[in-house]
Amino acid sequence: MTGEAVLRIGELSKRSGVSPELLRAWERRYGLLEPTRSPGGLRLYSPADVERVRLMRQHLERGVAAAEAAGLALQAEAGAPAAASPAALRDDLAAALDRFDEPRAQAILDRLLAFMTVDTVLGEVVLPYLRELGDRWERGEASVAQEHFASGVLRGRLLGLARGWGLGVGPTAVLACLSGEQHDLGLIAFGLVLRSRGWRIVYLGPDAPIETVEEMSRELQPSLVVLHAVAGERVEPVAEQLRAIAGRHRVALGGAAAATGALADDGVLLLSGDVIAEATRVSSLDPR
Amino acid sequence: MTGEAVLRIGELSKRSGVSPELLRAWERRYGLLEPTRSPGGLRLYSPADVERVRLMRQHLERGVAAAEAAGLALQAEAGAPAAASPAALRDDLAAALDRFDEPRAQAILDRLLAFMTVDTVLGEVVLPYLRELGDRWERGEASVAQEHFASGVLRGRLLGLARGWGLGVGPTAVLACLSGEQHDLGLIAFGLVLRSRGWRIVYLGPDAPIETVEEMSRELQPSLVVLHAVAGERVEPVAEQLRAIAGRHRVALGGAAAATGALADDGVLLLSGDVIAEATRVSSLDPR
Amino acid sequence: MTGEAVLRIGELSKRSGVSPELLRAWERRYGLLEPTRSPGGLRLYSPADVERVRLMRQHLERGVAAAEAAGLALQAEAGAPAAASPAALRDDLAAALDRFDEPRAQAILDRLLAFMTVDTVLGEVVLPYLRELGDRWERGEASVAQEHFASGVLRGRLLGLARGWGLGVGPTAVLACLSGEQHDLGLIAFGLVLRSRGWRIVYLGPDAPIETVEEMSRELQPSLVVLHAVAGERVEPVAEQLRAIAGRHRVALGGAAAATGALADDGVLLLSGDVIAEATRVSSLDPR
DNA sequence: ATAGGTTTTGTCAAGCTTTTGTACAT
DNA sequence: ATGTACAAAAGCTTGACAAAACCTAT
Repeated sequence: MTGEAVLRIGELSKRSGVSPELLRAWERRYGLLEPTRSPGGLRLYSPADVERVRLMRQHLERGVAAAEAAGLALQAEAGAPAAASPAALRDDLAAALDRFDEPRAQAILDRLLAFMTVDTVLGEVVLPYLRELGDRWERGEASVAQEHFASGVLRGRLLGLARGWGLGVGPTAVLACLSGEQHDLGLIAFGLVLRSRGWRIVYLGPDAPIETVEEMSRELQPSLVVLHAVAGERVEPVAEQLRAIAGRHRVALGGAAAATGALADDGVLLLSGDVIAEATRVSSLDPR
Repeated sequence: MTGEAVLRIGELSKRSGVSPELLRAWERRYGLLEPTRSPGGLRLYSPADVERVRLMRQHLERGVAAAEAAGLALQAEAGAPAAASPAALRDDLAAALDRFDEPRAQAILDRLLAFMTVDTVLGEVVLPYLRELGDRWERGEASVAQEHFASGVLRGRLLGLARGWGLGVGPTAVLACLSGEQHDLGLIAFGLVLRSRGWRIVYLGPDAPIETVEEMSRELQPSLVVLHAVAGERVEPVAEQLRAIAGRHRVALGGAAAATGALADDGVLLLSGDVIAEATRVSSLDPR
Repeated sequence: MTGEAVLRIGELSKRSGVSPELLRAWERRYGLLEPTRSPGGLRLYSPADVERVRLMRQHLERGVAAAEAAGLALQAEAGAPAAASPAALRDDLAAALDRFDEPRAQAILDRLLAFMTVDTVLGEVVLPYLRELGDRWERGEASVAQEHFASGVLRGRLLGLARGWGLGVGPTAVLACLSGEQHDLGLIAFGLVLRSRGWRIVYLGPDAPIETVEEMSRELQPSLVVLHAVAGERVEPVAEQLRAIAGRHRVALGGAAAATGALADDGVLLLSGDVIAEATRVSSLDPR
């Protein structure tokens, strides 16, 4: 990703005009460079390192002192996430949320949204992060507080993106979490992706009684009803009513519960793939 | 937000022309500066500090006593930051753009978009600002530079919001500025509002030859063709072709040129009201 | 696949300019060559080996040390066609834009930005594509509509990447298209590359009156003023003022107009090479 | 403004290892 | 042709030093 590390210190010195001793000092003192090593222990630098040294020199020339110049040179890279892989960005976001650093998390999200489409941000960063957080939580590596905090920040952000999603001329989808289910981030994400395909969204939120969903569906005659549950056991108690709704509307079931495969035979679409793909699929079905 | 604190006192001294001793004295006596510190205890100043010292000197030169000058310099900054209400934010935005402060403008837009829908931001902030800027320019109160700079920032931002607006299942609208017309911000805004109502947008940009628009319309069979011109004289030369297109598609004409009333009888919709209202109106017309 | 192995070591030595001893050393130490053997045990080399030795020498000349040079020479053969090449992605992008498929184009750009630096995306994909589009347009193979549409999509994307480019402590550059010039994509790209080298950008956009540029330069005292024009005839009318600005600031002229060579003697830097190289050159000049 | 102490940072040195082109003996 | 040897060049680590720039307090 950063290009191959193939330059020894002498060559880097020649290219950058900085003596080898000084380069080593910068590495030791400021962590400006983290060269890989040859089997024998020689430092090997990549083109990205050449660039970083050039930046450092530029700042020095403008009067910024070495320690600060190094900070800037390092930061310049961190601040240009376009150069980093989505995975790296996800890690950044994860780190910020883990230490309850909301402003930083918001800033990362701002940048992400400036660089990529909403679809990609959701599919490559936010949702993978949520999955990972869930895994860590199961393994006891993430605290409840972290999970709450991260959910709060992300929910706020996603709902911000969602503002106005009920407006327009497209087909309508009613979205709701099954009774008892509190995890709605995945559902909101699904709504956003549908929205980006022109749909109108009516969002009933977490823990929606199935009767409410039924009533809304009767009233709005939506083109799609999306139900969502992470826990598989939410489905069983309402299976009967789900079948009934599926008789009158197109119904889809998302979240981990979809993977159990229940209800597939009853005309309920199971959304078990990734959000973007499923939204695209659903979106392109014939209206019913 | 204040920029990074990276300058040591010597560099600040060089840049501001004030001796280090005096800078320390100002800090101690008037609290003019509150530098962060390096791990070793060295003072670190930010670009904002440079500005504050410059202000202080300016006041001193005009004969204001040091204590008062410091007060003024501090106060100048306290006035700017963190307004919360939309109206205040609009003023902030205007102020930031007027003084070519791109980062500040972006931050304000970030906050605006966090609080309001795209529609509202456009209708209440961006478009009124553009109108006001135009007025000030006519009265000679705004420079060409300010107008160019602001357009650049806002265009980037609006096109950023537009990312992905071609996606989906909604009706399609082709958008273009008439030949010779370079002002496309109003058109982009209109496109965004249409988009928020579920439409798909195909955007041809400024200065689009009418033949091109015709060709695209034949090819894509859009539900709507929106043409845009600020200057009224763009309309006359292409009136004939406009009528022809209007015979085959629903055509709307926006921008100040719409107010002239030309073509109204030829089946061309004139969008002379505010963007949101007009987009809503157009959006709810029967398909043709 | 490697062609026939027919060259003895003496002949390979002659053709490659590398002594037989050294060739054997490279074989032993780095496995650079794996010659077949004659019945009598003589090494026999294939044309592919000649090429590999040539590559090795090339890397050595550029300062890469022997062990790493050998690695690169070997890898060039094994890994060349592996990763989705920029060329292929460029073709994808071109195809999507040609058929007015904005969402697809955005998705491709998302992927590009996820795996490459902004510099690389600009230098290897976006700018070559724009050049190619221009060529096709001249040959009548691309329509005006395609050109407009593609410009719009890319402008939005580039300006999105530009968010925050006014922030920081680096030197400042003022960017503007000469009066009458509307093609600003190249200039934005140049600004982005400068940005990635630590500069702060103030962007005045297309069609900027030279007086405006002059005024801004006086006010901001930038380290660099970059002017841009595709059409050569934009330069003549403002040559006098350009010289004047060049007397007070470092001035660079980019775009196809730079290739005409005008003004070179008047202290105006001509940016006629590729964007990345020129930005690097400009960026490393002494402050003035 | 000065005095006396501290931090920062580029440079150098000593002693040892790795790398690599070339040479030599078998 | 092979294998070994060798020596120059380039690197590595540790430690130290001194000039410049800063700090506080008087």
